[in-house]
Amino acid sequence: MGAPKQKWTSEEEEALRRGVLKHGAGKWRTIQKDPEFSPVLSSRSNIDLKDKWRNLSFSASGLGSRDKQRVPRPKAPSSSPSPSPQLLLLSAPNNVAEASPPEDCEKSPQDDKTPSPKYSSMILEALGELKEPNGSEVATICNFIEIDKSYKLTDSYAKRALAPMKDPSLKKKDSAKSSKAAKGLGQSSPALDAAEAAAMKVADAEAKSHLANEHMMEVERIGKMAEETESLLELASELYERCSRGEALTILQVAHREF
DNA sequence: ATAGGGTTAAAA
DNA sequence: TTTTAACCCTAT
Repeated sequence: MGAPKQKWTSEEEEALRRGVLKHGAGKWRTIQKDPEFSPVLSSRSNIDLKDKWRNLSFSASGLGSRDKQRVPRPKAPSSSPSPSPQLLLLSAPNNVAEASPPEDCEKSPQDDKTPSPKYSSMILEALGELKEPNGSEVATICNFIEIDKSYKLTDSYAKRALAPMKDPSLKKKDSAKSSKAAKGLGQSSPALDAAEAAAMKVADAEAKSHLANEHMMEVERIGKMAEETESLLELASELYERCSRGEALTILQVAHREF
């Protein structure tokens, strides 16, 4: 009758997140046995890991106006539908592209369910599934696509996003900004400017959310966010180019329709 | 061993 | 009170 409730610490939560990112969701025993997470999660069982991950996912997924309560309350709602429109950080420049296939003209339309592995769709799906109030990190999105969707990314987006995370000998945030210019993705193009602005905007939004909503959750996460800004720039650039071509198209429409 | 459902304690 | 999170039980 001792333990009232053993709340999860930030260390344990972070360990769980990393464990899931490394081994994948579902391998709770493997994560718990992992020598890196064992010392932190020694007091937690595989079931605890699963439950905690479920709570985290549900908290991130529920968000705002999904289900009022778990039970269909018989009481009449006091006329408060609370629509809560979805907020999108992505903003298409000014392209008007309808639902037209990217560039395939000889591909046979086998089924409409899995038309083509479009990045925008998967990213949107990941965002819709995760739906974190603070915004999903690019690494999380990549991992979601690779793990939950069992889709292997041909590009090395995930690797690029995870590379700085695995390498402990990486610099801190102050190098992020200069990195962008020094990186020199190619040449000075409007895409770079917009992508950089978007990246900064996302970072600022995340930081604000963290500070405004509650106390800072984890200092490590903020630092990681700064590191991933670099990777985010590349992803944003890619997205911008695709948007400009009209390939991403219905981002707003899809978001509006909801999944 | 994992996924899901259900219960209970604590916080808002 | 409602909501959230840790805990517990059971079926696969």
